Amino acid sequence: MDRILITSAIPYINGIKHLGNLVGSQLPADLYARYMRARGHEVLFLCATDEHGTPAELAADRAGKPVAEYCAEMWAIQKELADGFGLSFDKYGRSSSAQNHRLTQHLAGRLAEAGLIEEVTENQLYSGTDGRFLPDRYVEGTCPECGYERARGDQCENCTKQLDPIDLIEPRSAISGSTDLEMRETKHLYLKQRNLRQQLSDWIDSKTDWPILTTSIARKWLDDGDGLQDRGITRDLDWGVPVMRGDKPWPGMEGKVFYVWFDAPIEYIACAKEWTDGRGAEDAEWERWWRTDKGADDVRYVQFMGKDNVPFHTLSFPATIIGSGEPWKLVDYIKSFNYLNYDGGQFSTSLGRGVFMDQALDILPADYWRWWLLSHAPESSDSEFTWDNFQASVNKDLADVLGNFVSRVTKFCRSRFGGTVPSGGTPGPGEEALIARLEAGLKAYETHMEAIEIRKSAAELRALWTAGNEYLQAAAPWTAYGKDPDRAAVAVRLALNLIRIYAVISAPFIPDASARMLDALNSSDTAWPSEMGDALAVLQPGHAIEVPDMLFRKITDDERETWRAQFAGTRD
RNA sequence: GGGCCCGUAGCUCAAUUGGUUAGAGCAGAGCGCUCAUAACGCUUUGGUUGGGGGUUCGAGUCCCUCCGGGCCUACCA
Repeated sequence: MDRILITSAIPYINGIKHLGNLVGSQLPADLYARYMRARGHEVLFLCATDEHGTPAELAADRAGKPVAEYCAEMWAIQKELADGFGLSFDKYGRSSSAQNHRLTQHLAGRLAEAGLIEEVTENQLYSGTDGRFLPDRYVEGTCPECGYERARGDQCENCTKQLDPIDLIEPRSAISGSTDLEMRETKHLYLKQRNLRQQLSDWIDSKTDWPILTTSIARKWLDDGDGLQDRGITRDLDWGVPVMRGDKPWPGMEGKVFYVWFDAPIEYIACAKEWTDGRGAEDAEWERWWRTDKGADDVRYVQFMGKDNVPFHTLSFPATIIGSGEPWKLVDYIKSFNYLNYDGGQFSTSLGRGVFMDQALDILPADYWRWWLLSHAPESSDSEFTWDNFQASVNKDLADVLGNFVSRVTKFCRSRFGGTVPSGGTPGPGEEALIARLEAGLKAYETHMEAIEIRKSAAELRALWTAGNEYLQAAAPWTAYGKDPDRAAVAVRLALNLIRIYAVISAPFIPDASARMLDALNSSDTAWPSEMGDALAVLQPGHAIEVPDMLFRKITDDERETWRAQFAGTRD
């Protein structure tokens, strides 16, 4: 049995996440976690909300609430939606937790002791009306190059020219529109990543099995221009982890907080402590996952994230870990994703474009979404959600191939064998061929799942479902029933057992439907079908089964058109 | 501007890292079956691999160039 630590990129707190966010980290992470648990491995699967930073403060302002209250409410909403999608986190933590505060401050202190922190005084634009320093993106004005009036302080979206906020003509706050901006001096801490460049570079080079998307982004940051740059790790904000040097004050840094990207990945660790603290368990229990001096040596740590997160996970966070000089677990494998687009454009949280997690669950159960999203995961390039494709895939794969198989087998069993697993007969060449087919397919499925090749896994799983229909067609128990009841009995007995196997191997993708399949079979046996012959004999003759309610219904053309129209604009 | 990724059948994607005649699923066409959610099975039509040039015995794969899409470019997260 292996031990596998899995983290999903932690979703930002400022609103409900859309399906693109979901498929970019949390959902594939859940698939992997469920699969590894099903294979008997010990899994710790962690996620949390990422709560700090300017956008959280602004979102709270808009909601007219104190930021702490806003975040607490949004955490509860995101937690409920995660549960709704069946995301099987062992702990859904918060980056604002006391555990993360302490650990972030501790690691900053360690980095300072190691000489890896530098204090830098710099000038930054301050808005009197807003009462805050403005990040470059929050300054708007007229582009000096092209005259575009809504250019941002970091870049003009019209002519793509990179800008400095002071270049803008008539700069104003993007938050309030105020123009009382002034340059103010402010002091910040920088993490001296340059000092760790060679170590990080060697470490990345050693990861030859990582997706090219992951390593190419890391290499770009390591090698571009003057190479890896030092990074500011503090901000002038109210909401965040107060800058402290361990448990001591940090002179000159009063009133400042750590940069959200400094504390957010640390929450992966702190979340594990939240996990044990919440149950009154010993620290040793979480430390055996995270401390290589306390049992984490044999842990395989896998992270899931969208491509925009890669630099922070390949460089900044490892720099924090390595620089601390403490024996924290480093990531072993990073699975990164491209973006899912929505019907010809991008999903957008700020514009409210696309389908959001709450809306998705309002119109269909989680399994429909899980199946489509995972079987179309944007692994090799950006992919696109369209209602036509969604309807076609769900109807064909889930309703026709899998759902109908369960239906035809259980109903036939009910009408001809009184709803019990029939006895009699012995397997013949047809059954032997099926077993060989299933063994080969299952092996391919396992290989793909272990390599986290998600679309290939889904395709192989679907092929295994199809094999059941092929077998049934060839065995034709409805024909055999009249002249050779034993032949029919063999086929139905096998097909019923096949449903149990489908339930077990499909559970990582469609956990709710899998549970309903097992319910219908009156079975709680979730043993992985490592020996196919044995697995096809789990349900013994005489065992009573039921016909389940329709496993997956079809999406009608009317529904498709209704939803297409309903989600064509932006949410309020 | 720079860097990276992508472009394969009407649609969604493969192609053992340069090796036979580029494969699946969906959609389309035909046949079969009647247990089943108008479902299932079998057969089958679709390709100048974005354009052009080059290297090679051999290129979807490597190089150059052009076109198109996307991401990043360090103070959004």
